[in-house]
Amino acid sequence: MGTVSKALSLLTHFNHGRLEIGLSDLTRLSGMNKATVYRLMGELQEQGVVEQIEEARSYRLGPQVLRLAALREASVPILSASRRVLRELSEATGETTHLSLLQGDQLASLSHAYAPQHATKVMMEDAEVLTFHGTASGLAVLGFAEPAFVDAVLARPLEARTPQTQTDPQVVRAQITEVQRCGIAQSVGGFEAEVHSHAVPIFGPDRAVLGALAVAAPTSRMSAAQRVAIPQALQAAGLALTHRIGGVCPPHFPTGLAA
Amino acid sequence: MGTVSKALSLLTHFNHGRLEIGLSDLTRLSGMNKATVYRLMGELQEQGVVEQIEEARSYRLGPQVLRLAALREASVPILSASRRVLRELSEATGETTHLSLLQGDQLASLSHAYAPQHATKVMMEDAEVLTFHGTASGLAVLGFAEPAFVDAVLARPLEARTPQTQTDPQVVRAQITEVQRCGIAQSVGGFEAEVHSHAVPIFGPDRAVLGALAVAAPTSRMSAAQRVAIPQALQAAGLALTHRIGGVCPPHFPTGLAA
DNA sequence: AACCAATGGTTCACATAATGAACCATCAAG
DNA sequence: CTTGATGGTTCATTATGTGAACCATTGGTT
Repeated sequence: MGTVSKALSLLTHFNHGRLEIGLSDLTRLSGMNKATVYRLMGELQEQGVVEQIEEARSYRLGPQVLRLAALREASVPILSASRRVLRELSEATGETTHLSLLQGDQLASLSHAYAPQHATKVMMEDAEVLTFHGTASGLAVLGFAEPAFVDAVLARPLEARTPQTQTDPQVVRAQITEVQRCGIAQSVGGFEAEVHSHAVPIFGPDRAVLGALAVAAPTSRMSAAQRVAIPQALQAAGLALTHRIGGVCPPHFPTGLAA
Repeated sequence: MGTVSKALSLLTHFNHGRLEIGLSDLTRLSGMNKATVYRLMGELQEQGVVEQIEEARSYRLGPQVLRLAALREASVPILSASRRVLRELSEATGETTHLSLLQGDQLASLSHAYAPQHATKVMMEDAEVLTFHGTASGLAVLGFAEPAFVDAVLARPLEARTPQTQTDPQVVRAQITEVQRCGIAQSVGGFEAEVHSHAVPIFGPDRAVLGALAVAAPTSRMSAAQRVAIPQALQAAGLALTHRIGGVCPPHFPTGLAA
């Protein structure tokens, strides 16, 4: 692995539960040598990608990433395009909606909207990394990703986030086949207990899957009516978002008209 | 310079006018060897920091930066804190407002708001890199930055963006002194012709300057009334934003009450 | 068709730059 | 006044990055 990859892989250890990481922790998390981590973080800091907090001496992400993200949005305005779609979908379904995007071999939830209707709702945080096998979004992506990618994901050990999480690769493959048939994925309690999620894939201009659009509802609110209404609204919203970003569905993608 | 710094410095060549860069262009822009640029970009691509466009083979920023930016906002929610302040300041002044943040030795405009009142307004793009000597925001930052930083900035050649741009370091130093006295900076046509800008610095918890809050108006609309109203509203908004992000003004900062 | 000047991509001898075990300084707790 | 954390530093070893020169492809010119 090149030095640049090593340095950037250090950034993968930052997440919502670990916004600040000290040198020793980062050394342990990465498995690298302490001196190496120290120098790499020093270089990342010079470039403003991370910054060191005065008192604690721990590191957090730096201001430079904001500029890069703004330019990414200028290139591919998928987040801004998603906001309206998410808001309308939340209003239509009365539930929390979110958009997740593929980032290499990770799937991260990057934008969300809450419905005003209910006091209880599924809460979301942006930049949360989702599992492929335990979330509707992950399954929706796997259903339309390269077979080699699916194999790579299922070759890794499948973590059980809840007692309901499916960790048998065979079962997950069966779910993927079902997703390919319907064009929509479901997960009941696979990531968070008591959450029933639906998700549809989003495609880019090259017909490759970019991520997924999802509706997450408390299981208690999944009435028979919602079981019909949510997939319908979601499939329409997914097609709309794919369209708005100049994306094209693959030829065999079921648009839900036959569902 | 370390390899990591070299790789990350390639990213500085992306901006609003150059969202996609080919290998040869990037080689020229960076002054590095073509093979080096090729390998570095390959590594950045592996990590999702950049991605290569199929047809053109040129590079653009990748999806990974969105995740990093979301986490940065979770650590230091300066952009989300700024949005309300910007909107209210735009409404109060009737002009375009924007926030710029220091990113190492660069100042980038990262968030803005337009006023609904007028058909003509100063247009802004996020992630635009501002000059220190030719913008009110830049001068506001220099006025409260480390003296060594000011020296470094003024040691570089000062580019003239417009015929009105001040490029004499002596004159700029005089302007900085004035900024330190008043707590507010001005620039008339120093970056874009026909634009009169005011700016105030924003401070972090360690009393260091983080960036600047600015109001940009067409020179034609800078009436005597506005010349009083804009600085007043801007200084109040600047203090409010510094406060909202947990920042503290340095002890000698003029709050405008004596202006 | 032959030519030229671009482009992106690849090779390999060479030298620079990264590595990691061991080190020091500091701190807080026992 | 140990013990075990932490962040930070050193330096001999070697792995890694480098760049001149190369190839392949494309698109425009004569």
